[in-house]
Order: sequence, then structure tokens, then C-alpha cells
Amino acid sequence: MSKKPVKTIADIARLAGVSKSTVSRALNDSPLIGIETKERIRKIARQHDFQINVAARQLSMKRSNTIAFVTHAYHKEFSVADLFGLEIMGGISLGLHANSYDMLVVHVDPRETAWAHEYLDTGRVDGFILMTATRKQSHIKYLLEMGAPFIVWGIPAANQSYPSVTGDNFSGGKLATEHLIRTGRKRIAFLGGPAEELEVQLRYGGYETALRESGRRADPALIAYGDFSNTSGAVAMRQLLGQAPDLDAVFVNSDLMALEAMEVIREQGRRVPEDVAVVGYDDLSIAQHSNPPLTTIRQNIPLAGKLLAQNLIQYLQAGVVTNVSIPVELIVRKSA
Amino acid sequence: MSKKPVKTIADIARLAGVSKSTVSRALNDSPLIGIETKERIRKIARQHDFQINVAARQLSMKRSNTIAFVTHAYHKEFSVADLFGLEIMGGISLGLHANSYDMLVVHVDPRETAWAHEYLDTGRVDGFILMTATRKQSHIKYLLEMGAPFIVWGIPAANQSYPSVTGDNFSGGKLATEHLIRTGRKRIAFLGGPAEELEVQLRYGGYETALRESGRRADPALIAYGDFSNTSGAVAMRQLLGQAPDLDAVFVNSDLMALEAMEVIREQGRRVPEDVAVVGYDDLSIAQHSNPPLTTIRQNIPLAGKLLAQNLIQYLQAGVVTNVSIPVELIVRKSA
DNA sequence: CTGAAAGCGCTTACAG
DNA sequence: CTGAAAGCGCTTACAG
Repeated sequence: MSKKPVKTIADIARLAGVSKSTVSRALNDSPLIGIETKERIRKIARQHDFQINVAARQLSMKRSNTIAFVTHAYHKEFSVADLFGLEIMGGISLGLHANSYDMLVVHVDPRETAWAHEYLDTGRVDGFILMTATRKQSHIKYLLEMGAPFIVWGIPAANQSYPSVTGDNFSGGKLATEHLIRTGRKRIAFLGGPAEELEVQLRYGGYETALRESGRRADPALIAYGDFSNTSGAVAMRQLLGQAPDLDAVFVNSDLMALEAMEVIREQGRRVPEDVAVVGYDDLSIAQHSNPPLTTIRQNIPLAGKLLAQNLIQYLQAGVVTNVSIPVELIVRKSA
Repeated sequence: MSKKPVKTIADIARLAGVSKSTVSRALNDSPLIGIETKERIRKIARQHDFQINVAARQLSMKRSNTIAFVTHAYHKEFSVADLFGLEIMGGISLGLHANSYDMLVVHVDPRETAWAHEYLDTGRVDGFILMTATRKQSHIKYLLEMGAPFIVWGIPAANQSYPSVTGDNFSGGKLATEHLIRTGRKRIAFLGGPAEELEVQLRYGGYETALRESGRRADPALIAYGDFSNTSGAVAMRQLLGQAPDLDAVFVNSDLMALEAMEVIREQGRRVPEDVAVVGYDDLSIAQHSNPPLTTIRQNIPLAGKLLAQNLIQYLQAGVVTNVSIPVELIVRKSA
């Protein structure tokens, strides 16, 4: 109960009457060590609450067993309420922990692409999980050039090879639109994220397909784009209401933008969902607490986080590049 | 542009024609090194994009320059929408980075108190920032016993010494209540977090003081407690409405609970703010997007994060224990 | 199956 | 002001 001088494998070695090599191997469960020797050593380690020195292991093995979660969500000049990022971080953290990896959080300025060296060349992390939305392509390009291991949340560019996890955006757009059609809406608007993003194009594809399958066509007056921020949601919604005053439903590409859109709709004296039905995207925790509670497309965020962690580790250890798309589902609440 | 074999200080030493010791000292800006030697070495390092090996430094210096952000917010069994934790994490991350510290995110099970060994004894982190709400006292007790350096968000226990940062809870409660009095409310309820928490008691103190200063007394029928979760907000609000059907205002101890409370108020056919005014607490990013936008008490979250980072580092480096309380302000929107 | 020894890339007394 | 050397605590070829 006094001092506990068992701080290193050398201490354990002394206690067990073996060499450091043997202790190291026993602790790492090497098949080289005899079963009863191994058990004896591990028992001693347990009794003394031995915790291995991570820095020494890292230095010796030349890897950190740590990955960086890269976001600009809370960079001082780009602070946005990135609830989605937070929710996925929980899943990633769990997935990493299950594989004995730690998670470092790195907040970057999206205009600056050279941040990776600072983490990779110092040996601080073995790889990156890219959540940053703004200018994602330029960050990816840079990481590829420097040969840094990473995985991204989002759709991989067609001509490049790197692991990724994404939601099924096409199905998301289709499910949302079909629901609005099924509930009798006639003039269904599309309020997208940035038009140049593949995710948004796929959601639009789902929207357009659902319309077509019910014998309708997409009307340009019913289309507008924001940038996923809530303020842009308000702007785009006003635009839609101006272009197409007769709209009676809108599929919005994010919950945050949907909340603002509902606000604008009400400002103009129309009710949600009676006059205009609204479907969001993401099913963030706030979706169920909005007024009215938001009908939305749920992405399985914990699963996404777990896969981001697992697949990056798989890539690090075996070079396997996996690109997966996770299923989405429609959550019907009160707004549509 | 081909291979860059400048990976270690030995490489730099060779290039500069000096010893590794000198390079190390130059890079660490030691006053021992001649100014022009120092400049020459640093220039070479810059030219070759040299990044020091962190594991080696850690091993040698016996500290990691990394701190752990401890939360149970997204532990698998305790997943809650801890927006507050996310927002403060941004500030902490910035504050740490400014002091050359990294941030590791640790998700713990609140029932388990032995997690600290795994991070401290392995040398992974130098200290902890405790955000965990549930069972905070038992975690603090454990950290104190093992002599682990940490700082907590919240009010420090009176009989113990450790650094902390907290909001000015008394003023928060007073400001909220005074606003409701000023706007003519007669029957003002208090919907608190857990009654046993000092934060909550102080907010109640502010509430009670404001009432007293305007010549009123707190009415037990107007008091109820939740546990900061949104569901508990609904339960407590129902209780209040049952106990005191004539209430015309409520001060709720968190924005998340306030959102649910507004929902319950409306369910019972009453309007916010016409029939019942609602003031929240925290000013999370969702507060401005709720319907109606929430009047609330803002805590300066970025500042709180920065101070948590700075003061922990100060404690690590100099043993200085600071306990600070940061100012709060009333944000008037539509709900009260 | 086990051990002695080298090596990972730094920092820092110690000596000059 | 600068360098040679030891040391931080591991892992892992190499030898037995």
C-alpha cells in the first residue's frame, strides 16, 4: 500500500525472475512464451496494477495507436453547431477504443491544408478521420499527395482510392420524397446543401426519381440550395417561397436547415405541416424536440462512427480500402 | 523533392555540422546556444520541414503534453445530447493548442472510477478535464486519492483543493428571475436540475433572492427538480402544472429541459410566452432555433473552455490551484 | 521457449 | 557556448 515501485517491465522481470524480453512477450501474448510462464508473469503484472509506458512502446514500434478526428466545426473562425460531428464522434471513439486506439481531436482551419504533417511526422497519430465539410476535396488531395492514411465521411471521388463511409444519399432523398407524395403533397420543393457536393446531387437524384416514378417532373422553381448552415436554410426557404408560392412541401437536406425553414414558413403566415410539410435529414437529437417534431431521414450515426474507426484501422494494418454506404430510414414525426 | 531523409535531430546535426545536443537545444530555444548557431540550425530544420518525434520526447521528458477531456456523454449506455459538452470542447481544444498541448477524448462509464490509471500510468496524458456530470463527486474523490492532476467544470467541494471553472450560478438564477418579475409575471416557478447539486442550489439561491428583493416569497408548490435530461424536463413541468395551475412563468435550469417544458405547456393548451413565460439556461446553439426562440442565461462557453485548459496547465506546471467563476448574461428572445 | 543486446529518437546532467 | 554519453522504457532480431 506504500510506494509501488512496479513501474516498468524491468520491475516485473525482477519480480518474476525472468528477462525483460520475456515479460514483454508475455504481456503481448506472444506464442513464443510457455503458457505457465506467461500466466505467472501476467498475474504479477495484474497484482501490481502494471500499466505499460505508451511513449516507449510507440518509440519502439514506430506507431502511436492513435488517430486524429479532424474537424473545423469548432475552429475559432468556423464555429458552427456541428451536432452531427459530435454524435458521430461518440461512435468513432467507441470503435477506436474497442481496437485499442486512442482518439485525438484536431480542429483545423479549412483554408489551411498543411496541418497533417504536424501530426503524422511527429508520430502523434497513425491516421486521420476527415469530417471537415468545407473544402474537403483540397484536404483529401493534400493527404493523398503526402501519402497519409485517412478515411473520410462522404462519397469518395471517382478517380481516387481511399477508404470512406457514407450514408445512402440516393435512398434518403427518395424515401423523403416518396413520403411526401404518399401523404398527398402536390408541389414538393427540394432545399439542398451545396449543389456541387456529390451527396447533395445524390439526394436530388432520389428526389427526382421519386417524382418521376409517380409520373411527375422536377420543377426548377422548386429547387434551391444552401450550404448546410442554419442561416442558409432561411435564405433558401425564402427564395423557394418567392419562386413557388404554391409549394406545399419541402425536403430539406439537413435538420438544422429544416428548423430555420420552418421558422421562415411560419413567418409568412403558413402552418407546418398543414400548409407546408417539411422533411429534414440526419435525425439529430434536436429533431425530436423541435416544434413540431421533425420528420426526417435517419442515418445510423453510431454505426457510421464504428465503421469509420474499424475501416481506417483495417486500412492501416492491412491496406484494405473499403468504401461503404450505410442504410437510412424515414422517421415520421409531426412536420410531415 | 525526392526522398526526405531528414527525419531526426541526428540528420539535422549532420547537416549543420554540430552535435545532436546542440540541435536539441537550438530547437528548444535554449539560452545556452549562440544566437547565430541557433538561427542556422533552425533554418535548416525549417527548410527540411523537420518535425520532432513526439514519442521520443515524451519518453525522455516523462510527460506527454496531452490532456484528457473526460466525458460520459457519448458512452454507449449514457448517450445524451450533450451539446454543452461539445461547445466547451471547442474552447478547450483551442486553449490547449495555444499552449502546445493535445487533447485526447475519453468516454467513461460513470459507474466506473478506475479509468484514470489507464491514461495516467501509461504516460498517455498529463492530466484530466472532468466534464462528466453523473457521479462527479466519486470521480473527483478517486482522482484525489491517486494524486492525479485534474480540473473540473463545476463548483469545487468546500473541503477539498483542486482547480475548477464554473459559471456564476447565483447571478444566473437571479438574472432570470428578475427578468420574469420585471416583465410582470406573478407566479414564477423554478424547474431545477438535481436538488443535491451545488450549481442548482446556487441558482435556486438567485431565484429566491430575486423574489425576496421584490417583496415575495418562494412557494414550495412552484418548485420542482429534474436531472438535466430533456425527458426529466417534461416530467417536472407536468408536476409543476399540477401543483400550481396558476403559474405564469418558469425558470428552467437548462435549455434542453426548457424545450421539453415548452412542449408540455403547449400540450396543456397554454401558449408560450403569452400564458407561461419560459427562461432556459446555457444558451446552447439550439436555443435560438427553438420555437419560440428561447430566452436564456448565457454562459461564456468559449471562455470557460479556454480557462479550463489554461488553468489545468498552470496547475501541472506550477501547482497553482485556481477556482474561477465566469460571468453570465441574460439573452432575451421570444419565450419570456 | 528464453535471454543479452541493440535500437527507437529524443533530453540533459556532466565535462570541457 | 558545445559535445560525448547515459538514460527514458519499451520491442525484436539474433543466438542459443
